[in-house]
Amino acid sequence: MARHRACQLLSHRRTIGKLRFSRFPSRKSMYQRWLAAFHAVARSGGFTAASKVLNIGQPTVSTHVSALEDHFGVELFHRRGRRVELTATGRELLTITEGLFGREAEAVELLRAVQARETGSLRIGAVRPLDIMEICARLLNQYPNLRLAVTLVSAADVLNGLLNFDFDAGVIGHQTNDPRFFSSFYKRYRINIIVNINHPLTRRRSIRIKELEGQRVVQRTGGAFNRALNDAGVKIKPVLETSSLEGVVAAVMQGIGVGAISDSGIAGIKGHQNLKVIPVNDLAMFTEAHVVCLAERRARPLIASFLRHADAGTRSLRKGKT
DNA sequence: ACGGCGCTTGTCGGACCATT
DNA sequence: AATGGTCCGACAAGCGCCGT
Repeated sequence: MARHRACQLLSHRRTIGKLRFSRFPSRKSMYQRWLAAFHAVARSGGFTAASKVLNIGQPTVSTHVSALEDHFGVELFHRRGRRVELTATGRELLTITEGLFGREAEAVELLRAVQARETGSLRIGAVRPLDIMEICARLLNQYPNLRLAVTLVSAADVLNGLLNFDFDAGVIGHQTNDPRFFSSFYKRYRINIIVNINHPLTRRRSIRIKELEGQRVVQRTGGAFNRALNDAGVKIKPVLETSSLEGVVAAVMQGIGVGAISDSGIAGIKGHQNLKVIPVNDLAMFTEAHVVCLAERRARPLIASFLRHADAGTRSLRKGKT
């Protein structure tokens, strides 16, 4: 015990020695603490007042300011009895620390605002607009000052965007088992056939899946329609592949081939006179919406809010069905 | 004389870092 | 990852100085 005390005393002496005479402080934070003490004393006009501002003991403030003065061999304050006055060097240093700690206060203010969702931005990648806009609407309803940027791309681009930190969150059409991502089911939509009104199938109210055998088909990259055709053993003629729903719709409008569209996408083509949507009556084909983000970023405040609002949508959907 | 303030001294405990 | 040594910031106590 006595030896321990002796060691600590020795350590302390070495500390004081280093503090006062070493060329550079051994820890980065030392300058910051010394400058913070100086700044508080300069702004509050006294060591005791500064200690209250900094929420530390007055001796500590005194030590820091002395350490700063001794370390650089300068005088920052004139001690006139109980009063302290800035020296010319002190006044010059204060103009710098005003900027330094002013920016720090600004930074803390920003972080507090983001924490409270009073500001902040979220970049979202999505495979189709409807789901994501639903979630965005709910999010903006609660946090009106958020800025959201939505980019419509393929599922692969959404996932790559998350990995590259180009997106904070996303909505894709399938669940991902990649452990780098967190994904959560959002909604399921039925898939229908979409044809140009000049196509022979346009007079039909519904069709059987086998009737697509040999048809020229416009496919969406990685789409659920492709997998459904494959599972049903229907051999089609793939003529064009595109990454977006808009691409499929435009191709079908040009009469390039038969396409597929989910219930959620139908609203978006209502104005197009030369398109016809036909349900498939013997096979239930579905596409799903899953919200995704990087697993390691799942707890980040804005991303967590996004996931929560997506989850709220899923819950209200379940409630509506029962 | 008293209260307020800053400084010094002695001590403690947490953080850091090298070693195992 | 755990451990032990070292470093460093912080505090309490006590002192002297100064203004009222």
